[in-house]
Amino acid sequence: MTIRVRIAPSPTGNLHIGTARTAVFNWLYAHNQEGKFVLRIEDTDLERSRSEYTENIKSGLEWLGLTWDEGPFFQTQRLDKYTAAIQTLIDRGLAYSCYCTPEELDKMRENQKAKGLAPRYDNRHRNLSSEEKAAFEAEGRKPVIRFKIDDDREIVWQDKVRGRVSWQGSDLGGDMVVARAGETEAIGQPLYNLAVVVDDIDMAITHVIRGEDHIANTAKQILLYEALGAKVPEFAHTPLILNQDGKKLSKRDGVTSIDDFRKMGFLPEALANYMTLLGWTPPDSTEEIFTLEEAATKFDLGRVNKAGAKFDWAKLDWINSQYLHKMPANELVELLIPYWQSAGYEVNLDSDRSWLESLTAMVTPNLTRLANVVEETKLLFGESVEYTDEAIEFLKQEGVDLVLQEAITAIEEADTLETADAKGIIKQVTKSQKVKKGLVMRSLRAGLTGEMHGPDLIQSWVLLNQKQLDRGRLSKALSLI
RNA sequence: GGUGCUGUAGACAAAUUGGUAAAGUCACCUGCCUUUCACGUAGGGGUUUGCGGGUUCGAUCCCCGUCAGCACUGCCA
Repeated sequence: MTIRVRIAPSPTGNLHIGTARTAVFNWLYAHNQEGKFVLRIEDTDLERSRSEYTENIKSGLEWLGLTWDEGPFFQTQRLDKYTAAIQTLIDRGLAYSCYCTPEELDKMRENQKAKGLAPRYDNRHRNLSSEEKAAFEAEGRKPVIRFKIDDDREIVWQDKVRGRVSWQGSDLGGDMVVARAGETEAIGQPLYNLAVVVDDIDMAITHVIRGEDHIANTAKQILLYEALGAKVPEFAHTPLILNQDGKKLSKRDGVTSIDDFRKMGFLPEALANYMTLLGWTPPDSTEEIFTLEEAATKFDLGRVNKAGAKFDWAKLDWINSQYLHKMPANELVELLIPYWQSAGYEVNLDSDRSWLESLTAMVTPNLTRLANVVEETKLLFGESVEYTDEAIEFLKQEGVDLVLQEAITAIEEADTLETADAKGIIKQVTKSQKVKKGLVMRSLRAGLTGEMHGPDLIQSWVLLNQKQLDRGRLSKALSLI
């Protein structure tokens, strides 16, 4: 039998890191089992669903490399199927009309809480007589459809991650609503648990892999599978992603959408790599850098952790830096150009390309996120330099002025400045001024960049020279002394 | 309030019929490399396995209790 899994996001927001991680696990399992990965958009909440979120979810999954084999399917295009399933439940006597108003239900729960009882629906309309129903109808009340949940029933399943899980029917909150009240139609909009089950049956999903916040839903859904006479799939509940405080990562934590991560300069391969590690450990592995394909060959739901996975920015940064550092400059430069542009640096895409590529090669080891490039290269752009106190102090040391003076003269005499030329000048100045090479290097660094630390000095100088910025900067430094 | 789950170094975590506690990765510290920072590389420190009992020759693992954290408890998904 072909393994079939799915990711079923609701388009009520941008693609969230938690959804994406669930997608990762589903994708890995599908690829490990040579199965199919299905994308289904759960848009039955008409109030909150937006088509732009659907687009964001699709593009986010694609960006991460989480390609789906089938879909996207939309629940709003399948409403007939849900209505038919609900009708089946009614016909079988497993579901019924409930005329309670939201206000009545609120009051009921308040009373229960006041008495120290667990809030739940008390199944009060389960056995309404036809006269009672007619009376509610006459009042103009529109019923929801509730699915009967036997309080005495124990629901048990073998979870692929958590082992045996059991749930008592009485802890499921009473008979569950499967359809909203309809305006004119007898059966209104279907609700999540019903739609999910109908779809998973219809799409022949064999393994439902989702977050552990769905565990109670799984118990309810198993009852629906049985009521609809369908085979119950396997379930695997993955741990939640936690923030630094150990709470479920939510929008309040700031950066949580895949879009945000992309804008901050994380590479899709790195982010996907990190997400595989959120709750899963590769077997006998000492290597944590790998592609989704590599991870898929080793992926096993049995090695998924039960404890929540705390989100670790430092580790994500490290993984991202590993990918960045391995990337060839001619590819990386293309990713960096938008960051320079949005920072307002003057970048001529025709004439500057090779200069930018050299610049990229120089600062690559310093990059953790793409966006860092703005800060890391700011000293190489523009006429003006801001000198740090440390640099000014250094420049005022005895002999520095003469070093800079001679360097300026040397630049003026040279047509172009290659790496070898720069080295030659440094050697020449060192000799004629009778100082240590380190003093010359640091003098040039302070004079050219205004700082005492930074990327390779000779390369920096060559790049500045190509932009004809070196002489002016050194002269300015001299004027400060 | 109820139900469920989880608890191993700062973080992610390994230890899969109970067998010397802690592999590995990140972070941290140190040496090397470098004009410097970073990268790289070679080392290093860090644990009463939440706590208390029990079973056992032996417990991170099984049992009981306890504490803490989290999730769920909708005419949301």
